Amino acid sequence: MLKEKFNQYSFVLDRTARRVKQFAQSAFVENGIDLTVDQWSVIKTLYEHEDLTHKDLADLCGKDQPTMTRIIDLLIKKGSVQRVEHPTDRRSLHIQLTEVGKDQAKNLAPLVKEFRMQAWENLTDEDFEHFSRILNTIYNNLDKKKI
Amino acid sequence: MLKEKFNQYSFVLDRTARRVKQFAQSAFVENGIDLTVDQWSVIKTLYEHEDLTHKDLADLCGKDQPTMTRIIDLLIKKGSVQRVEHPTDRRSLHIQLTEVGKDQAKNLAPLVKEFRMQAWENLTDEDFEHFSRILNTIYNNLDKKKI
DNA sequence: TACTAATAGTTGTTATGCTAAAAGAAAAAT
DNA sequence: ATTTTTCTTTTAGCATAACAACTATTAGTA
Repeated sequence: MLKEKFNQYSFVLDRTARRVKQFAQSAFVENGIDLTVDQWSVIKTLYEHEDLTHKDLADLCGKDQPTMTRIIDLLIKKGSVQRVEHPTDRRSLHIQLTEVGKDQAKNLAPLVKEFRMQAWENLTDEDFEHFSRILNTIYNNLDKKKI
Repeated sequence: MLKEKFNQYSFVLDRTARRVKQFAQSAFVENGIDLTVDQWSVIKTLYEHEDLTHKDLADLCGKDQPTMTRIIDLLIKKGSVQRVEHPTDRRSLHIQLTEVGKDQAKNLAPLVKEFRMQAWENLTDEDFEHFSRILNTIYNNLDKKKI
């Protein structure tokens, strides 16, 4: 493989990831949605799973725990979620959607799905397969355990 | 296209970009390199181009101007770069590598290239073409001007 | 020439990412 | 049963990302 050619991949990856996020955030603002993209992903995840702890949530959302703590703090301020005692483990907390949060999840999901799709214009199902395969291979190649 | 299937792409994109950066940062630390990945990309870009302004640098590195200002502030503290007056435009500043910065650029480039390549194990040249094409298409699909 | 608009850079604010380290609690080991 | 280790969450500190507002300067235009 030619090292020169491949050396720039992180630039492409980085700027695309940032634009995807930025685009979604703009769409949120335009639609009057008072959430960040990351806050939304937490609400969505909570809507799809029951009784998650901070740690579960962090794993499912691909965030680290300190970040998750802060996102949840913000979501509590906005009234979308609440912390509840874990029934058997006093170290843990369950995070639950409030009624507000459930409404958000229900109402916003189709909208978000809609503008997310704009990224895939001019691309095929096959491209999506390549995309997923290649990015996941990179992700696994750089697994921390292997360092 | 099935919306459900595509809805998760930003998750995959995001976590891969973060891991790539994290991996590089770990390698920097392990090799005793006192730079962040983003600081390194500025040094590298300055080494490859002469007489860049803040704005030029920001564009080439794919960062916005406030972020670039802050990265340069840090690099000045570390002694790698310096700000110089623009010959004809008093609004602008040229950023130059110091001797320290040039040494860093020269010495670190091969090392960085080396561990960057670890991402591409089990992937082919063709995969790299797919990767670049798909990510750049997404990037352009979400162009701000089109919103 | 004088006025207005555009540009380059900086600063402030909020959110996130990462690391390290703390406190409290549970699990494992002796 | 006590000690040690591990786990869950939080806090703190630094760097980056996005956006808005501001200053100084230049360019465009009447």
